[in-house]
Amino acid sequence: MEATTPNDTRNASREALLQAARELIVGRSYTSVGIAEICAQAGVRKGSLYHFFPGKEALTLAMLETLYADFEREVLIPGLAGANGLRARIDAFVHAIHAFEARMQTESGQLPGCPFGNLAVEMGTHNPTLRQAIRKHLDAVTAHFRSVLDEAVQDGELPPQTDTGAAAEQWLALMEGILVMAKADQDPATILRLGPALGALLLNPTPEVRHER
Amino acid sequence: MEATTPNDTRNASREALLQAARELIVGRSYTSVGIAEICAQAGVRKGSLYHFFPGKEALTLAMLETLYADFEREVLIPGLAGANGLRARIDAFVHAIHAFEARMQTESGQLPGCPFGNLAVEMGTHNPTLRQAIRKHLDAVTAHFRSVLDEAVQDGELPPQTDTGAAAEQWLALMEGILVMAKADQDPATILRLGPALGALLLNPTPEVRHER
DNA sequence: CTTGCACTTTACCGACCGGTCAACTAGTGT
DNA sequence: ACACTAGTTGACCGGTCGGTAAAGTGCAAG
Repeated sequence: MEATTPNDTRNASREALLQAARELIVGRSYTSVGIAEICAQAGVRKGSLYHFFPGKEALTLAMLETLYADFEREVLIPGLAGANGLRARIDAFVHAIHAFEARMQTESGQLPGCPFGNLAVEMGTHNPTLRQAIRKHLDAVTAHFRSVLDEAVQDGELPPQTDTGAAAEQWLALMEGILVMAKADQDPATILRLGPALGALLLNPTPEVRHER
Repeated sequence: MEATTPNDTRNASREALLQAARELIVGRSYTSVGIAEICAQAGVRKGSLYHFFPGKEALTLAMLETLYADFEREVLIPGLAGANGLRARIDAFVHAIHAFEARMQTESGQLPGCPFGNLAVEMGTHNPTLRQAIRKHLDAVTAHFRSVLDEAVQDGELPPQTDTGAAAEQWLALMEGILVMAKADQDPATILRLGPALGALLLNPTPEVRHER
């Protein structure tokens, strides 16, 4: 078991760099965090960073992969599959996000908002590589939302003709907007105050779907 | 008429700086645009900038004031007061935003999203001054939304017990989220695809408002 | 003519940016 | 004992960042 184990004590520097990059970039932003700061927090010299990653962008891309994997495992799957009924699942999801943002604020003093949405806003106009990676992760989140909505259709909670793909996209859009507002407020209460809008948006018959193609 | 006129040919440099800062910061982001670039685009030397403004932050604050004033005059007031009926007004607003984003993309090659939301995301965690200024402008937008919703209540389009303040905040949140998604896609069609969600959110009875305090 | 002031110009500052490089260390397989 | 290699280290690079200082320009009032 030496070539099969993915992470030995080797790569300890690599893991530390990914962890430091996550904490700093999620807590602030891509451009406001420098290579030097990431290395300092990781306890690794700058040259080692460039041994494991071609540069800052590649480090960020790898960090986003681990970030999404953890988010899927710790929030998306337990939060969306746990409760019974669509409304309860939406509420559980909102509270999970609220708990994350509130914890980040007490730990680092800042309410970060959505790490993916933040990066999409910050780099979307001038870094196509990062933008497309973020777009991929957002699509993955949308797919989780859609499976929850499909289940609600099967259980009769939503009408059979519901366009669950479109509704899942709207779910993500509203969630991103809620997190933008919460970040502008720097107040996690904004998430709870705006959270019920998700139920209003997703649990209503959406009378106009004649957008047939 | 020499002290009363607000802008003579004096202050031409000041106006040029505000205009350049708007084009560059709205088109990209705050941190990615430097003082030197703003001065170059304005045709003004760096020292002159520091004659009119204490620094980059103050220049940005003044730019945001003029940006909001123009947005209110050119989009908010004509777009929201023009059409008859809530649904038509929402649609007109969505199409006005879509037209703006599409024009920006053809002119500068980039779809910028919401300038205020972008800045809130980029600087919200580490520049309280900018954050509070943005928060003020977002509140002003919300107030416009609310007056439209109040009018809809008076016209019987919405039930009398509607919490128009909360609904206006949800309107803004969803609009911001739609623009985040459009920026991640770099495609103005996303605005039109997600736009109908605004109608679904605002034109439904919103059964649970028992969030009394 | 001279003084004062708003504005401009240019040179310059220290700090920091992402990234490079060559030398070095330690562990492994032969 | 040896060579090879993954990993580490610290010095260094040119460029850019926001901001400063001081000299200079032109115009208007006294």
